[in-house]
Amino acid sequence: MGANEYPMPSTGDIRLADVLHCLSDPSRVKILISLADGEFHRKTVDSFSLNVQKSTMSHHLRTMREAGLTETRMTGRDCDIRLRVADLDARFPGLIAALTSESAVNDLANDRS
Amino acid sequence: MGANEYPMPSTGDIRLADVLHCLSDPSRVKILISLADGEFHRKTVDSFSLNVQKSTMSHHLRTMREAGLTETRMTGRDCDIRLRVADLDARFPGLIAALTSESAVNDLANDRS
DNA sequence: AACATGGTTCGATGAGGATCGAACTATTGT
DNA sequence: ACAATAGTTCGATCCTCATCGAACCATGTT
Repeated sequence: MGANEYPMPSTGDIRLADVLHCLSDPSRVKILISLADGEFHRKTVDSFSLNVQKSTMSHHLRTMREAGLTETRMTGRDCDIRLRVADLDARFPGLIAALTSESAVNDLANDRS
Repeated sequence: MGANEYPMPSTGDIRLADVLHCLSDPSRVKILISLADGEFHRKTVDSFSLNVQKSTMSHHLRTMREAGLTETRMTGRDCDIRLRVADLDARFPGLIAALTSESAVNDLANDRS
């Protein structure tokens, strides 16, 4: 087995276009906000209360990882996921802070969708 | 003639989802960065060096205006456009600053597309 | 070994949207 | 009045992508 089955771009290779494209889907913004603390979270189908099938959830998390937003760590049968807060702040200072600020969270909460 | 032919949402009605969806297109991010100074800029087909037809340009600018990113002012046959820096910063503090920061501009410049 | 479980991958489907050219509107200039 | 110019709107086309279900894979459990 390889060292890490879940490849992600190095900090310097994170592209703004990829990040913004990734966040054009509201589901992924929700996930981002749920992971705002930068800690590892258990990844389940019903994590982040998205009401989607597990294949869709897998797709979203893969998209986020490949854009450089998250890191995925496999622990046996499960896996944990984490927002790359420090890397992202180094690459695009202030961006994640703004996207996970109170205003952003409130706005997302008021969404009818 | 009406007061303003170019409606835009009021500050409080700017939605994060709309802003992020709007910026999922790299062309619009380029426009955003070109307007970072918050001043009015003359809007032409070849403003912002995008290499698109005028109908496409019109589409992008309409999308940005409707998302609350820009304000359009008509002056006779031409029109001028401006980034709503203050409104956006009031609504989502730090977001525009991060998106128009040096890191963001450099990243966009390195884009091969 | 057999089974259950957590996730990924694949193929199909459907919706959204970027792009263009052409037609249209309105303003300026002659 | 006529022509030129700046932008918008419309319809068509094409491509991307979110979503799902089914098949698959790997790990854990009995």
